[in-house]
Amino acid sequence: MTQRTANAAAPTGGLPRQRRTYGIGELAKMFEVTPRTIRFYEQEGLLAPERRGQTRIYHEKDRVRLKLTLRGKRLGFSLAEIREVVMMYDAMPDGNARQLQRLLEILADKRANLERQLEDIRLMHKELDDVESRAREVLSGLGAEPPRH
Amino acid sequence: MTQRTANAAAPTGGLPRQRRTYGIGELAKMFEVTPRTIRFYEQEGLLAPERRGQTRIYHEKDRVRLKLTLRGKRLGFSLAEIREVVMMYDAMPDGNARQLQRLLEILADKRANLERQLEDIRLMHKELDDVESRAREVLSGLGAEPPRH
DNA sequence: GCCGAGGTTTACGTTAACGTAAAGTGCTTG
DNA sequence: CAAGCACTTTACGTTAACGTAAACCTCGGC
Repeated sequence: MTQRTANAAAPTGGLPRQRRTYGIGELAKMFEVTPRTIRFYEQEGLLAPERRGQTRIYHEKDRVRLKLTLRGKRLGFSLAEIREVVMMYDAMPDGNARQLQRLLEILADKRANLERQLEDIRLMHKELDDVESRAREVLSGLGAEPPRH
Repeated sequence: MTQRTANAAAPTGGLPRQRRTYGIGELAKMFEVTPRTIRFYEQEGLLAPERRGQTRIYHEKDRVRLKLTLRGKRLGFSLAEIREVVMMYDAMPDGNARQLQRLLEILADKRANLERQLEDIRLMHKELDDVESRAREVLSGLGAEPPRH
């Protein structure tokens, strides 16, 4: 009764596009994770999908959340860290100055982390180059000097 | 007999510098990890320090190994992955073609990983920018519109 | 009415990467 | 020589992030 029938007119103005919703399995396949993972993220406070009866219904917002979460994970952030940012982001509109300051600190922190990772990636890239060229050298050496019978 | 006693003349030419060794605690502080971590890495086959009696003696090579290992970790690689590369690197000189091919595959894999991470970092950076500017907006809003009484 | 597909809860299991505590070794310093 | 410090081994504990299994709904289709 709340907004089930609210398909009439969205006050956002334009396109009624993006009105899609997703089932958990659907979302799971789309991001190559298991439903278990998605439920776990919810349990950890990273997602809060609508409930239709007992079943979870995911909207665009949830999908974006999941995407950001997985990206954070790939960058080595813990779920706790990710949650911290995400939750503060949601609490922003009515956030007090202290909270916002804290948020800015966290962001600076993450940023520093990213910087170091960039440097690490550059260095690692060079390492891989070195190893690869050495490997190719040895390989060509093998070509010239075939295995002993 | 292979190269154990080869302290006489290094064919590399120059400086006999860098002949330092390190204790485990020393190394630990220098990389801000605990001795336990270093022993663990050894147990996992990532390090193989010399032994003076019962005590571990680390040389430059070990120090570099540790540095690379920690860098890999910061980039989210598992110890198993790191070991795989490191061990193959060591086994290279007498490696057969199949092994070397496999090494190249792994390297390509890691490289792809790094590429994705680079993209992730760029995107995450943008996200952080957005969140930060939104936060600053709200903050300035708080200044103009002081808390009710 | 039954069945299979997908969804749900509950709860115990697992893996990686260490932490931590106990008990012993070895050197050197007052 | 006793004390202290750094190191050692052994072994159990811990945390994060899920995996896996069991047992239950529920809905569209035949």
